[in-house]
Amino acid sequence: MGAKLTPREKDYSKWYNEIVVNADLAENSAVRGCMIIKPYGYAIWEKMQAELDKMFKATGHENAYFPLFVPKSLFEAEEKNAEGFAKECAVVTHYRLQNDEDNPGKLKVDPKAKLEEELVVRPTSEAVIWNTYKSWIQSYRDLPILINQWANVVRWEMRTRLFLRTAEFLWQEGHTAHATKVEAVEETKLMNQVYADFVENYMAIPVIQGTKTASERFAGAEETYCIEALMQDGKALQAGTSHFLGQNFAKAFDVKYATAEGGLEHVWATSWGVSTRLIGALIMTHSDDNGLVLPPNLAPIQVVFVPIYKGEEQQAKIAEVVEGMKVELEQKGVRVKFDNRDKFKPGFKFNEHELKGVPLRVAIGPKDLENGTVEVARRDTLNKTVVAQAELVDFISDQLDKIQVDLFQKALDFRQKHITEVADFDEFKTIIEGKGGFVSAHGDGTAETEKAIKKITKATIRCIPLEAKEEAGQCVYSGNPSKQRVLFAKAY
RNA sequence: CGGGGUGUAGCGUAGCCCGGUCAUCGCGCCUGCUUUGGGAGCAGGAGGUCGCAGGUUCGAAUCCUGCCACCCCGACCA
Repeated sequence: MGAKLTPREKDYSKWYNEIVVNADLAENSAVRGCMIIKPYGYAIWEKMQAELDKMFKATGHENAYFPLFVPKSLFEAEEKNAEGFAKECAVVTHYRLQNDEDNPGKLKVDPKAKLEEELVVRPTSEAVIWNTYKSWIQSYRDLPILINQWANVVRWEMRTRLFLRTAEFLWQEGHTAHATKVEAVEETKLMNQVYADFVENYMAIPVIQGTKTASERFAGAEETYCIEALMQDGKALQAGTSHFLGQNFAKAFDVKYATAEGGLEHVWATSWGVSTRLIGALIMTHSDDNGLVLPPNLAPIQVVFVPIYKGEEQQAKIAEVVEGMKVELEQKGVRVKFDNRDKFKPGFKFNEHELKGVPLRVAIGPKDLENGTVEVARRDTLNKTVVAQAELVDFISDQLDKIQVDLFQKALDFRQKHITEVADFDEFKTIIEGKGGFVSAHGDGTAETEKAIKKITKATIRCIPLEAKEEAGQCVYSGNPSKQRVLFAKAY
């Protein structure tokens, strides 16, 4: 292989691509800006899905599935939403191909097969879902509706970036309908909290919860809550969003319910989503020059056994010992792989599993057979420890917990060091250009100021942190009064 | 769509300026032997319409023209 995983300074994407390709995570496909997720990468996504799904169910949600195609007339019903996505929609206009007489063996679109109405390939499903909810909701007894969908969506971005902004991506989108505004706002906050818990506890990525400014808000939302993470190169990444949609969609699709008091009201809506972008966040938060580093809670393989032997006899002896330990670990719920492939040498396997980010590696050879030991190596620290075979099971479960905690702590320390409070615009520019990370600064809250700052520095307001305390100050750009600090950063 | 760049084996590349044993090297792949506690060594082997189409020339990967594709920077963005 000989793959060099050099983190070219300031050029994160290439490093990231190499890891992805060499770690069997994904590769660019022939389709513009789409990705092929290889089995190992998909296993990570499946694990993420499983854990998120549990959390959604625990908060009362159910899964359902809606069509990929959105008739244009439905799509345009909610004006702001339609306008926001219009520039990045793939549109189906025909339903048939025919032989091309001018080019034998080739096909062309049959002009007679033009659709009466164009179909938009969903960039998000609010329109289809709310058109459906219209027929599902009549009475307050029908509410709330708490539905989630696992799906793919297409956004024809002018520019794509593997995992972070692909033309097609996998995600989940929750769409809920509520009788009251209070309930809908609560749902919005709840799901943002669910995302924060998942990303911090399973992915070991610290996030900042906050709300978006009007210019960064989801098209059609009244308020957008988000979780913002910081990548190793100092750029911020929006890791998930939860939107309070007010009555915008209910009004656009005429969804009303009869209240207990006999009135007729529009329902209140939320939507929330996370995507395969999270895999990008995972890679860019924890990985190092040796490849991926996966948190134990998400790693498809938590422990890999690598045997070291000369000859079949020795191999058989080691295999016997390993199989025993493997069973014990599996009984404790540990995901174990015994890499007993004969075609590769131990050194090769060491590197391969490092590339794939397997949290713990257990090597066992002739010396260990004699001494009743094994060698355990941690992926995150690369430290090796010799452990007695009898103590291995406890040692491993202990180490897995430690790695999970340490990865989070390491990322948290990094982020804390990269939140800089600034007082004036010169300092602002210096930090954004040099050190990077989040800049905590006063802003006057106007879109003009935000735009001006973006134009000069490329930094945007990532969020207004939920936990920001009231503090009088002056806008770093305009000098106008401000009530609290907000977080700026360059973002992906 | 604007500005820049690149197309040579599965991948990464040399050669192009200055036409002529120029189709180079590395990885990977196949065979054999030796190896196995950090990406093995040696020997042998397979694999290429030099992006496509024209043109100039005795001769083109190399020069010219036109297409096509991809990449990077900007506008857009989970």
